[in-house]
Amino acid sequence: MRQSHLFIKTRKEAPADEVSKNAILLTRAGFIHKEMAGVYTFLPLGLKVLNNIENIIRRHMDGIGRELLMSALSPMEKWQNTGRLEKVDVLMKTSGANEGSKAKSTNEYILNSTHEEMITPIVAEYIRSYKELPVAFYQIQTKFRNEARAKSGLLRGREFRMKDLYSFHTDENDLKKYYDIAKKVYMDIFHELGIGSDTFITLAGGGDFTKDYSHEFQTLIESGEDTIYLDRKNNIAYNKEVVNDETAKKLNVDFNKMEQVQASEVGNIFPLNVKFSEVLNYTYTNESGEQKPVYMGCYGIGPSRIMGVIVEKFADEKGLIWPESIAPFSLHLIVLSKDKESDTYKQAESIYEKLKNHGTEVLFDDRDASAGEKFADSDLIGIPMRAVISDKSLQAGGVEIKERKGEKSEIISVEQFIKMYTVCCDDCNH
RNA sequence: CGGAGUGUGGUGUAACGGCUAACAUGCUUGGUUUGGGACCAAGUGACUCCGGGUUCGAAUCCCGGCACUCCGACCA
Repeated sequence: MRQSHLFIKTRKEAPADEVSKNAILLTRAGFIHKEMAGVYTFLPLGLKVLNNIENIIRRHMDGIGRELLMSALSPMEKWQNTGRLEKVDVLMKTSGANEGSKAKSTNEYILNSTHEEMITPIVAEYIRSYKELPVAFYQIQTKFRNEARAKSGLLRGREFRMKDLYSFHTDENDLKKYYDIAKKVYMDIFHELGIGSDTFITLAGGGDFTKDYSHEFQTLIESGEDTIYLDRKNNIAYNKEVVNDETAKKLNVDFNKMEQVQASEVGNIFPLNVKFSEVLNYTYTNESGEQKPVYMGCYGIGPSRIMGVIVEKFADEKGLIWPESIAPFSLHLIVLSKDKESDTYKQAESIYEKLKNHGTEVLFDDRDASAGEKFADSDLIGIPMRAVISDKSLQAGGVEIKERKGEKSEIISVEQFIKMYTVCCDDCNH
């Protein structure tokens, strides 16, 4: 894509109403636009990153569930059925129709903050026999939570993206087996997103969902709002909320020997067991023809929060730094010549066209801007690799390439450069 | 939900209760420049968050509301 066609401009100044690193940099770089506290628009660059994150998650989820898309709105009745209408205080309600509106009916709805109430009746309608279990469905969707205090940019929003997966089983054992697989798939996802080595499976309270522990996936960042007790040797962590004498005795662990670190919850999985199937009366028929409650699990990942966490984790004083797997573009091509008729500019154009036609994800800075501005913007936007074409680089032998996170640059020939960015894989048909 | 702070052109800031609300940036036009947010010139752009009040006079003081940020509680 040509940068002159991006339409979104970077800003030198940090927004006055943001303090968190992720909100400041993402706003300055033109990835997000704030609408209100905890609610952001994803601008073209931001959407690219969000989509990349969600597509990685989707690819892994497709291995263990079917994707669907449930409604964001639901009738109050759904939530009354489980008794959670009053219980869940982050629940967001619409306040009815405008005065004078011709719309009748109850016109008060729930903006779903989670979907157990929705998915359970759907699955119950189709899956009634042990022969059809287990099954699992997931979706990637915008969720709403009336947070008492939205904060830290994308880290805690009132409207945010969530992947939620729900699994259904004949018994607890089968649920456990699936639960462990989900854990592993989750870690695969975090590795692919570039935060795997700093993400730990963390024992946490089950909240209203389960009497058991739930498992959070906590990524270490200084600005994380959770404190976890980390046992690196055994690769396990404990959320501070469960750290007490009782837990220590029950699990036979010594919290004093663990390091205390700040982290942000990027995923959370719960063994629901029969909590929802009982209250919603979802049973299946077993081999003996008896009705048995279905065992359930639920599994969440927050793609928009992950975007914020990755910014917090990798960005430096110059701007964003994206892992290759989710970067909005894989290459930032910059031409330092304002004269569109010059050989340098023409050469840059032709290189850009070649890469683009090959399918390389390249952002071409073709703007009529100064070198300093282009470099500053490039650092701010944070594409992993930068390539500069200028009179100077051509005289030195070709294209100057530099990693965003590195210091050193090197010159490679134009031919070599094109080859490098037009070979992607063995079965590439370009 | 408790506590604290802040609301001024698109953005970031300034202005003792007193002149036409200033500066930077952005944007427009013209010219010069071209390897780290370049320079010169001329333009453009604000009911100072909203509603009351005090005063000869309010961006500034007072009251109420709203919004945003931070600390805490909360986080299904």
